[in-house]
Amino acid sequence: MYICRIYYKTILMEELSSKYNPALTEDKWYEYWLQHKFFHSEPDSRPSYTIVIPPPNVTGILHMGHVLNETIQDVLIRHARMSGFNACWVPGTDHASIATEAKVVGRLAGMGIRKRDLTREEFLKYAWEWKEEHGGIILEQLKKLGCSCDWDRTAFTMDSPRSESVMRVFVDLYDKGLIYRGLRMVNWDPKAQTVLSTEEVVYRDEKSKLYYLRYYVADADVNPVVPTGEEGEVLHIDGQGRYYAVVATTRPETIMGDTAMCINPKDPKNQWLRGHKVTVPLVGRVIPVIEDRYVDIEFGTGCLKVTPAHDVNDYNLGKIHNLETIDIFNPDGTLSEAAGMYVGRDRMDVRKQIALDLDNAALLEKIEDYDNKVGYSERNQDTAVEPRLCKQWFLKMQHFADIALPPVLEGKIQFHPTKYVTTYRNWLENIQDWCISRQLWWGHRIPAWFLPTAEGEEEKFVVALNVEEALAKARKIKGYENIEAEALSRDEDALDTWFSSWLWPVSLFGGINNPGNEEIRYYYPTSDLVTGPDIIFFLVARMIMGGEEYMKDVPFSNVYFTGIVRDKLGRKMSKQLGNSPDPLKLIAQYGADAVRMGMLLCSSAGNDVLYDDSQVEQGRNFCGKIWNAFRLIDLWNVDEGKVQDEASAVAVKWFESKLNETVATVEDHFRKFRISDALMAVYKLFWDDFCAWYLEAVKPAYGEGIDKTTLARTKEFFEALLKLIHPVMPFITEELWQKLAPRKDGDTIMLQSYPIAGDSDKELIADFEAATSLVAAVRNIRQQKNISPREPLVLKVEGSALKDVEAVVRKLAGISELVRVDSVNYDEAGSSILVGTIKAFVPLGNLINVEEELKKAEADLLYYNGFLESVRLKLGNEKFVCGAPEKVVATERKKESDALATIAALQQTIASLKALK
RNA sequence: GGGAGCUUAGCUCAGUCGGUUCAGAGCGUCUGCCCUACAAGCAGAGGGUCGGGGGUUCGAGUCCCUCAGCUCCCACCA
Repeated sequence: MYICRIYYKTILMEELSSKYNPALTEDKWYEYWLQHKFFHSEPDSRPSYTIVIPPPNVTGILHMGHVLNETIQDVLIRHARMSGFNACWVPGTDHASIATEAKVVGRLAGMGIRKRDLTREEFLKYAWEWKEEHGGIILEQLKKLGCSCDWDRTAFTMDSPRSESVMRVFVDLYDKGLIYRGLRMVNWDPKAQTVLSTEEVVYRDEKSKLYYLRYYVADADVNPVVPTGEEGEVLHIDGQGRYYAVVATTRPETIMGDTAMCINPKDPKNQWLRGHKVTVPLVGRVIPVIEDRYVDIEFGTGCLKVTPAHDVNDYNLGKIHNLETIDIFNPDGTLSEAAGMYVGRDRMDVRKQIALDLDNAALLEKIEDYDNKVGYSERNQDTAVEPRLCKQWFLKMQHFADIALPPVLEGKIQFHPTKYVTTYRNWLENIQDWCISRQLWWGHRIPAWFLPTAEGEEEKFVVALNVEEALAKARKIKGYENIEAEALSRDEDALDTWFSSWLWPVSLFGGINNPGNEEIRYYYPTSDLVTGPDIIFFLVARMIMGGEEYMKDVPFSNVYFTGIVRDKLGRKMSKQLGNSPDPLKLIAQYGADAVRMGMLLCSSAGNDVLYDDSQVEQGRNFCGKIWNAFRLIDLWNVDEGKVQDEASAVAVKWFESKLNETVATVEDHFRKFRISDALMAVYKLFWDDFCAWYLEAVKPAYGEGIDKTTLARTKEFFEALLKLIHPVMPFITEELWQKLAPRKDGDTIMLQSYPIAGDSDKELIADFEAATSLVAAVRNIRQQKNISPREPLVLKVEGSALKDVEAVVRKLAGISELVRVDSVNYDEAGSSILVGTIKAFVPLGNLINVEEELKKAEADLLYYNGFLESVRLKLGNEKFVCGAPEKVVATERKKESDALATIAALQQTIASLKALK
């Protein structure tokens, strides 16, 4: 029988490699989980715990930022699933209109096809082809990471339920008067040739030039220039006695659109220009000098050229002063016919050219270096955004700000970390209307149909779910009673991508198309949203708006903001720098568990993550540790006749307490979304407490078996540890859980219940900790004195200290004889140990170096004397004794008495050491 | 220009209500070990005037003021 067992074990040992190989387990278990539909959720009697994925771009690929976000979501989901919740993590992708359309346009360009040569239908065919080819790659990558998404629910922001939701919402908001069409100064992306919302424009500091241009006074013959002679007056006269104004501009290429020059009425420098007209340089157009307090007297020369078509401020000035608006740009950023000059050339080229031409015409005073901010499309960082006046669709935002602010301020939605509440509030309190139309084809086409109108007549349109409804609505309009469908023309524009993702938590469960259905009632509101702070306005705020508007309730209770993943030098990860590792390669190299742990180790909520491979290595090492711990336990044979020894009994009692204590800590961390702290607590529990102390304490001597009780308890502990680790490292924990005991098909660790904290014996934990310090002290003596760990030592311990855990000390410190003494006998040669208030002594005979021991003891004495002094200073202070809580005073008194005892012992040691000299 | 945040060990960071021997953790470093679970490991050790200054308090890493440095967000000064 015994031989059989050994034989059996040998076979097993061969199967159980000495190193953990993630490649052999990960795909296997993921497949198993999928087969058994463990990720799938249906409404039932359990409470729901729901996360909707912030949908990544459909054609995107996994980067380190995703790894961080998705790992956190999976940890939360797996933890909830094991904690009795019906966990549902809904995956999906975003159609990302601008980004995807740009990619499709790029691909077509490679094929020699221009978008403008295609019809909308033709273009969309290509776009869908692209989506089918590249779409969803990222979802497959999430599977490699181990994400337990409910794949049966995979959605796409442009699939038909989501599209229908968007259409319904658009019509509804229009009917409520919240969507309007208006002529506004908007941000135009000349490359993508679409407008952008204010949020989609990112400003970059740029070194640019400030051009000082001459605007000659045009009406001097009929309206002579009269210097005022005021102090501070600045006149410009050229060699021929002609007066001119100097205008500073960063954009000389816009002078063709100038329709006025503006000065501050209070500016003494430019008083003489009042009431005059000036000539736009090169262009020759005569424009009035207007006055407005808007102009900064200190900037440049105090003269501002006003180009109402191409600058927001100028546009506003134009409105106030009734100025003409000359749009000199084509949609692609080239100069239009209206410019009259440089027609067809790119605005940036014209800027360079016009500077030369102005200089040649002696109209350029000077050029200065100037730092300013230039807006770029968030999606396209190489083409500057152009302010442009055009007619677009807008969503009135004040109403949404009003409904979205209270839940966050009142704490119905909690932000982690809380600092983002301020950011959120600030944005909502200064909200601007949301420009929701985009001049793109890839996206939800705006459900508005224009009616034929006479030349010059104001546009007429109807908003409806489909053309039939549109026709019905149109026919109700006076004069259009007999209109046919063919006469209606649908708006060409699409909606902003975020106009679909803001509905995501509602639309995923049919809350828009089928309000009040079973799923939306069960899953909504969802639990947590995990995302980066960069999309707090784009996504988080708007989801709250959408939820409040359509469900009259918050979309989620918690928002966990992750930081940005940077390299270890603190730089953002970017393709240009090449500092972004490919997550899939990392997974192949280290295993998904290691990558997940590596990401979590360094990520406290809201802080940027400085990623370094060493963290993933640490994750891999942890896998190795878990693996080997299992190998050890697996190796042990039960010795049926053996009775549990004292060291094992104590260790079992202690670890049980320690486990319970840590489980409570972990639960607390989870409640506070301190995921990396939870992980670290489990990591230390496993590595330090379980492996370094517990396993060593119960480990049978070489060649011996283990008693039945201890092995059973050890396996229990190991299983509890696997469960604790599982949310973070799903694969290795499943692998070992399956090996730990016989399992049936369909068994899985991911559906076991997460450990719940039981009672823990605080006193025992404290004693055990003291014992480990004592053991360390003995080991330290061994190292210093070069005594082998196998050479038995005698340990004298004063009083009955650590009696409960004595057996452990004996075993782990290699103590052959542990003697209890009333008072340590310092007459013999040895090394004294002081652990807290515990005094111990290791007799060493001639191994001892008296001089060294003396030095050590004297240093200790010095420290304790100083310590005693500071404690007594406190206790001597009447205000402290009266003012501080009793508990604090009591600890100080205990410190005093402990210090006194310690000092006495040290003095005794020193005396006896001196006697030995 | 407005707002938020950060500064604690070589690195990355915890430090909750102002009070335990509270100055911590992980990684790295140093020293000694291949001892049949694990060298991707074991054992042990060293390391900090808590950014500077001031204040409140019996007591400050923690609260207040101030200075310095860094980061991020928002904003229409050409």
